[in-house]
Amino acid sequence: MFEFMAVMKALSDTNRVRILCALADQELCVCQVIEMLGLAPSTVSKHLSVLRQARLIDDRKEGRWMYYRRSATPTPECHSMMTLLKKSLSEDAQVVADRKRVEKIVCIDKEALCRSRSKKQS
Amino acid sequence: MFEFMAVMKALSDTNRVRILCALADQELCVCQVIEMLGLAPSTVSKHLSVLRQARLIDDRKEGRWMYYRRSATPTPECHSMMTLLKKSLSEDAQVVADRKRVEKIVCIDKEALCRSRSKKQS
DNA sequence: GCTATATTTCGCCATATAACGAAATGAGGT
DNA sequence: ACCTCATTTCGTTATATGGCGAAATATAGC
Repeated sequence: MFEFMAVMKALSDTNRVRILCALADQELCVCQVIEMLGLAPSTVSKHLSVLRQARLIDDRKEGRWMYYRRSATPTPECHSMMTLLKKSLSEDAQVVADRKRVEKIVCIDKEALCRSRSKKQS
Repeated sequence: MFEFMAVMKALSDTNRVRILCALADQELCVCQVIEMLGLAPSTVSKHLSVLRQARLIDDRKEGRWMYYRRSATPTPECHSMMTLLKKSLSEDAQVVADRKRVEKIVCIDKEALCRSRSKKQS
């Protein structure tokens, strides 16, 4: 029950569902997810941590960058949920908009992407 | 997205999942659900309302009693979730214990069941 | 119509959670 | 060793949620 509830709680937040839909298609860097959602880095990091603890996503470190993607070895629950997510939300307005946005984001150089955020804050 | 999130939020609470598992097998009266969970009537009523609004369950009024059961015309999301629930939790310790408890509860006369709760409060 | 009672609604309180900014962590480059 | 910077952790705050009891609602039986 505990593991099942962890998956359900992870999916009970809109931003986490948006992240999951984006990661269903491709691997993304934290800074790219931040850009997609328009939330603070600490907030996004927390969301990713919740998804990881529910075993919905995997992480991979490469230098200073942290990459996340859908779990390669999902539990049965996670696998079913990813299938349902795709079936239910692949045409959803928000998810489609996110997908378009991510298409542009992945074209931007990651260094430039992170730097632009530093500038915004100053 | 809104409807999908309603279903996920409905399933993000342990007590609601327990209710749903119980209603997967059979129709139950509110007082029987109250007895199964050991929570206040108002709390259980709220949980049932959340599940109903997510279209996971149907209600039916008969005299003073209100009956709830799994939705007969579920949305695709709800249908998938009920299937997953059954697959993931049918052997869960809590769900099995609840099932046993409900087996006894349904044998008790409903009038007596509700009256016993009134006594407890006095 | 009045009473009894099953359920819901309302108001309240305690806890959980999402958001942020600041500080800490960790890895590359100098 | 030091600096830079991507990410995480921590501390705080505002809001959301789950729980209860009391009051309101609705229905059966008198």
